[in-house]
Amino acid sequence: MRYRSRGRVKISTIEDIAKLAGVSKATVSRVINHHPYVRSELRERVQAIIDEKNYVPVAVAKDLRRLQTNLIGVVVPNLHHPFFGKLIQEISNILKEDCYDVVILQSNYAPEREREFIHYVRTKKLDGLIFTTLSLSIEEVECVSTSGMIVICNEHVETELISTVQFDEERAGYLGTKHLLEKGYTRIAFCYDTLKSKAQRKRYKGYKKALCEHHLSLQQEWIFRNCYGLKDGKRMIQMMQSMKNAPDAMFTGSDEIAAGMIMEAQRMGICIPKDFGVIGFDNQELSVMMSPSITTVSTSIASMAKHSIILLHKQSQGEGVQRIQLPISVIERESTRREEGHVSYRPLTVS
Amino acid sequence: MRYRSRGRVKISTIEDIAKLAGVSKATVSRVINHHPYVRSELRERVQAIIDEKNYVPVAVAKDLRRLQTNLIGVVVPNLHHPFFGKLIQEISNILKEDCYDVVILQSNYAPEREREFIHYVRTKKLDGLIFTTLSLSIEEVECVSTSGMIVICNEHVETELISTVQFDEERAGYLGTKHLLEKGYTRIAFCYDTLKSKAQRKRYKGYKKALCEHHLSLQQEWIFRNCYGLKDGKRMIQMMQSMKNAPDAMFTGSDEIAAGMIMEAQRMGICIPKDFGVIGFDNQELSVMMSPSITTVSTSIASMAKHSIILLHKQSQGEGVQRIQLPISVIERESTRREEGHVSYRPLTVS
DNA sequence: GTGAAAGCGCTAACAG
DNA sequence: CTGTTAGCGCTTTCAC
Repeated sequence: MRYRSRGRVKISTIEDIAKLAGVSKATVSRVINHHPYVRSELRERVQAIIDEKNYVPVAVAKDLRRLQTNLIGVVVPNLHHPFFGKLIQEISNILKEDCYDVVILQSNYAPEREREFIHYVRTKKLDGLIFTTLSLSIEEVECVSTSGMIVICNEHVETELISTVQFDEERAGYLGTKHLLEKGYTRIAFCYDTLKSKAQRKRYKGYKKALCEHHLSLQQEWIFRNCYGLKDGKRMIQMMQSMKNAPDAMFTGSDEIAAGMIMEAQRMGICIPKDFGVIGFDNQELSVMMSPSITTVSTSIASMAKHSIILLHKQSQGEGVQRIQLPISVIERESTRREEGHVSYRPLTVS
Repeated sequence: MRYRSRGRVKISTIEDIAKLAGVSKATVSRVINHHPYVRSELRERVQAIIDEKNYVPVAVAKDLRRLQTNLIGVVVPNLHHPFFGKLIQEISNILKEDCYDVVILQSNYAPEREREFIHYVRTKKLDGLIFTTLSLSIEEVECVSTSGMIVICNEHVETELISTVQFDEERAGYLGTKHLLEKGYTRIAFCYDTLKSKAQRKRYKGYKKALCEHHLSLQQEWIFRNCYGLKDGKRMIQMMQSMKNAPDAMFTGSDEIAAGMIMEAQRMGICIPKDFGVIGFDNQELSVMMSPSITTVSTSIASMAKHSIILLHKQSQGEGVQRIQLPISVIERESTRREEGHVSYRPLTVS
């Protein structure tokens, strides 16, 4: 079904204005677009009529003429996680400077949705696309690389044809884990949602690397999967109660999970950070609002936005693809600030 | 600055296909649009060429021809609050059925941004607009009501020219407060962000009505303002500690605030719901994840989305404006489930 | 400086 | 069933 516009109100066109002003369409066009070389007397006369008639140019006509819509799509899985909201915010702000508007496209991780989005650039409804999530195979994305600007950010994929911007997830895993170790925790657990994601795998690799550097061996029972939010944090704290060989800290990969752990620990009388250390991810507002506040791995969303757009831009000028890896850092807060006296560093005894 | 598309790759047009297939543009157009009355032999031949050449029609050309973009803008203040994310989700899903796409427009409560959005419908870049927030004066919105479909939802405004959908906020305030009273709390506090919002004023009115019905007088010191999130909830619990005449329950108007109160109460050894009752708003995920889980005033976002679109639709057919008020309900959970024995109903003694 | 004219790619009457 | 034709409203050479 399609909605029809009501009673086809005759809109006023550039030609109407031209006639009223006694000039050509070209002149009116020049006035609209602030083109120089229009006698100021004429300019004023035309402008007066435009104002009087409340005329505004029809955007699609211009778009067709230029085969360009000044619209960039940003593909996100959904808007539940604040990360995507912030990223969109940053991207929108920068793009607005360049006279572009952004169209937010929610995929819900559905490849067929993403295929539709790609179709929009093929039909030139969108000038370009920034993927912040990707469920589609990279090949399907690559084949539209000629009909519009495309950048993949946040998602880790291998490609020679598309520019990418990503966080250094391995280093994130490494630094986060190392922070915990340096704070005196020695029995470090790790959790993730799914290892299907390459980013998660890299993070996991960093975790293992830090462990290795400290001569600690990996405990499979300390690796938790399918962890997304608050309730998973709570669940894990509970599970740990019944473990004979329980960890004393966790790299969570999410501030929500860390918050869940803190809330449940509090209820159960477990003291964070004394009895258990926890580090989050993303430096969300939540991480400073909890008490104890959450030590977290911080990524720069602004910088991801900025670089994505730089790459979009370069691509549109045929400057070829490029891959950028963004640094991350650890922000120390209370959830890992174990009292000095309590530091007990000893190698792990495998049970 | 504007990005230029790279090296102007010659795109294939409907005319190219027509020539290759040895038919007219009209026939190709019919094939593309699944128009009946095309001999199937022809249809197949044309389709084969389309597939072979990987041809896709340019959307803007069609848009210009029809003076319609099949794009609806949805104006939200930001994406921080899950309410807007969900509303957008619902709206998008319904609109997709109607072959419309939604463009999310973030205003950050800035009237000038909203003015730009309105301009998009004047320039016909957007076929319509759904405001879920409104900082602009209603007059400025009214004057574009002829150049596109416009609906205002969630925001409470007086207008004869624009269709509106809103929740029954007064009833929300009333039912929420009444629930608390029926659970045996008698010293009910209230908080809001700002009374500049008409919705908030209505909610406040409902609160007062419930109090009045129970012959309780309003205590000014129990009315808290500038409350938005977790930290405000915490702050209020702390403040109440030092009040000589402290309330025993609160209508918060937000699940986050309620969550903040619960978290802080737990830290301070105050038992919710025994010592203090709290009711949230919006029925967010958060409200079931907290312990105690949060009793909340629930609105139907899906129904708001549905009605907004129905009204958009009606408007496009010139069926005139309409105003819809959506019902709300209270979902009882643990945060107000005071033990039966504890019910002590007594009129308030004004200090 | 200004105007005339040629499209941008597609759709939709209207003939045939 | 299929083709012809006339635009949708705007920009942009190219003359003058």
